[in-house]
Amino acid sequence: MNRKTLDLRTKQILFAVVQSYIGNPEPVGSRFVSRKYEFGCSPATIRNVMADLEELGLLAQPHTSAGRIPTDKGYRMYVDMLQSEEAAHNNPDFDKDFFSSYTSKLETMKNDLSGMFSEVTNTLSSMSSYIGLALPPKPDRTTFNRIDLIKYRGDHIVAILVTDEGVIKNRIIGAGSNLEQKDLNRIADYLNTEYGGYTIDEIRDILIYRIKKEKVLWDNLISSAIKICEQALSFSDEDLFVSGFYDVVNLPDFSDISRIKDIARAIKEKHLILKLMNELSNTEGVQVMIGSENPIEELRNLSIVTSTYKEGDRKIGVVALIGPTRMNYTGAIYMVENIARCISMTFGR
Amino acid sequence: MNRKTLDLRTKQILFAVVQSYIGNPEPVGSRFVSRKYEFGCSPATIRNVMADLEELGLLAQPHTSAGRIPTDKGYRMYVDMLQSEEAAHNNPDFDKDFFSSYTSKLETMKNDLSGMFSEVTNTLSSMSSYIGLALPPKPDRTTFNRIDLIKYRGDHIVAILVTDEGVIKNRIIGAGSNLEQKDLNRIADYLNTEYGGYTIDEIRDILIYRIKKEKVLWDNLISSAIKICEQALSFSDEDLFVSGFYDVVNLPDFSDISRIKDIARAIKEKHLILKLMNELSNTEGVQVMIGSENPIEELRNLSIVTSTYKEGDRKIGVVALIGPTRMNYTGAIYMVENIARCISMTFGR
DNA sequence: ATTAGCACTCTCGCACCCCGAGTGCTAATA
DNA sequence: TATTAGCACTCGGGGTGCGAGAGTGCTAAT
Repeated sequence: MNRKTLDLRTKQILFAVVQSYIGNPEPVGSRFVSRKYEFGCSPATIRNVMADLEELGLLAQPHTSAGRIPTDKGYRMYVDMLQSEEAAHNNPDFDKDFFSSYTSKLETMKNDLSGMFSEVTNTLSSMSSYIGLALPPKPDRTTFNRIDLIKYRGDHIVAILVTDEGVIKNRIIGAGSNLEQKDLNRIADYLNTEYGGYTIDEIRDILIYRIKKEKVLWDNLISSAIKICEQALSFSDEDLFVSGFYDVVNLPDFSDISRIKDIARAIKEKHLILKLMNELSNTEGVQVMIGSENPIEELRNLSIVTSTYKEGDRKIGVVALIGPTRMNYTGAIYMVENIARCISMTFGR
Repeated sequence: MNRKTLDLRTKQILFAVVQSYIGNPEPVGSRFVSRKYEFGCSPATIRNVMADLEELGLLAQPHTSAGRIPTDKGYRMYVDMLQSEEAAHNNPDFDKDFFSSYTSKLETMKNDLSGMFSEVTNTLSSMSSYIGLALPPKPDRTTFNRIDLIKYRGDHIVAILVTDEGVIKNRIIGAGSNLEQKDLNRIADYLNTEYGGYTIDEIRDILIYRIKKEKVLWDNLISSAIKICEQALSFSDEDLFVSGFYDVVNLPDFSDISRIKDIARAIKEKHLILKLMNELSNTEGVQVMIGSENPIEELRNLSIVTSTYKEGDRKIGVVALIGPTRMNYTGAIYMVENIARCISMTFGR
């Protein structure tokens, strides 16, 4: 039996086993498959096929006299089948109303990024009962629209940065110098005309370049401007939004205490997940990583479904769901995909 | 046996039992008490005393042939003893260095309230291995220091509000009117001179009063100012910071899955905890609520240790630790008390 | 290629029993 | 009168054994 080109019926049986197990976390036996899903054949035949699938590493037996459960490889094939199928059917039962009204809802929250992404992870998790994650737009990649500088309490400056997504950030800078508001306005004007439209990343590069090139800064004002800009742009906002842990403990997959500890550890190690999501922030469409496929040790017996969202055609962030490998992939993919789309729409305007 | 005036020895035995059980979650027997803590008497005597304590509802037996464990009432008495003892000893082993350097650390984070309170809950939880909570200063009670209004994108206004604690908030207002930056400056000046020093709450009251009093607003500018102010001041920032859930699952108290579900549910119901903490935000010093003493159903088998922090002598927020009733109260009280003190110092300057 | 039949295997639940820890009670003691 | 030693009693936990049930793999028949 060739592993690449599985028999159609074999595929169907694999599909049935996975689906059944996802619906109900108990090893599924040959008898059950032949009853529930009507293939025109007896349990004995199913048994043979299942034995083949086991040899291929797609199914496994918890113990000799139990039914089969899918392996990570089995889930992988299942998900691949799902996705090619989805490509053909093109999402028949898409709840357009919900997502368009959800988009409007997000629209109203655009000014409060962290509120918006809390909302996103809450929705993701409560509608899937898995753990929702969101990586907000990286400030480095957002485009600079406008900056304002306001004198405050003598030697401090409030810098307000507005990005193209309509997001506002502010910070106080201890300028140390005694600039007048008039000077600040000139600096802001300079920055706005000079750098409008660039991304924060690019601006930072340009600044570094300028500083190197002109060792002695001829214009005191520009020098201040650059210093201020440097400070104003240094957002270390690498924040990851997570929610839904409190529901996930009710899943039968986590009826074992050690499983809960696993997932707790995984989430505690936010920086690892953050790294993973950063790496995924250049991928296209929905990505699924199943159990051992996962590069993060802590997630080895969990699955993660991710999708990037965009502003125009630039990918600016990631949303994801983490759940057990025995996950409702159909639902998870559906949610992640469409929520990502909503966010893209929100930033697109 | 009078329940109010317990024998000294009886008290000591209760104390010993609770302390032992807190150190090691196993029912403690008479033999053990008589060995470990040197009272000059035999197990049999201890047994008699323990039987008395059980009758008083301070101790309980999981089953006939096991040792005793404390009841909520037992913990209560223990905590009361702790606190009166502490009052006498006045904190002998206070780690001054840590907390003064921690205060400096917080000081540097003053501009980023949410960062600061994340830090606070992280420290609380990681040093106690319980769940750390923090209620940031309620914007309503903070004093207004200065507001700036900046015209943005034609018909929008960016309002930047600076409070006396040095906290900055901003929001975009869709003003809908076509005010010039010059007008905005006048409005801001008016607000700054008129309302500087009042709390947001008070300002809101004044505004409502004025609107009622002068049904037809004579000055269009003032009218705009009030409208803008209303919007600028409406922060619904009732946020509660929580951290440490991921460590708490490793406590032996939560080796039972249903216990984990309990605590998960409790934390999920943030609004309840928020309400509780709001109610506690007028208390003085450290408060301890033990198990069934707790007004929140979901926290009935957990304990919570809280303390308010202040700006000057005005209480502006709350920090807390939630843990099992079998909690290290000494440590928890110590942490909560001193972290609250650090925050107060931070806001005091 | 499929199927019926059958022997085999393994888990799970239940009953049973024994051990040890810790108790409560009683009678003796200071 | 308060304390203590002694002793019978109780209960949970762990180990063992057994039977039922579910599901398999294999073989022989179709």
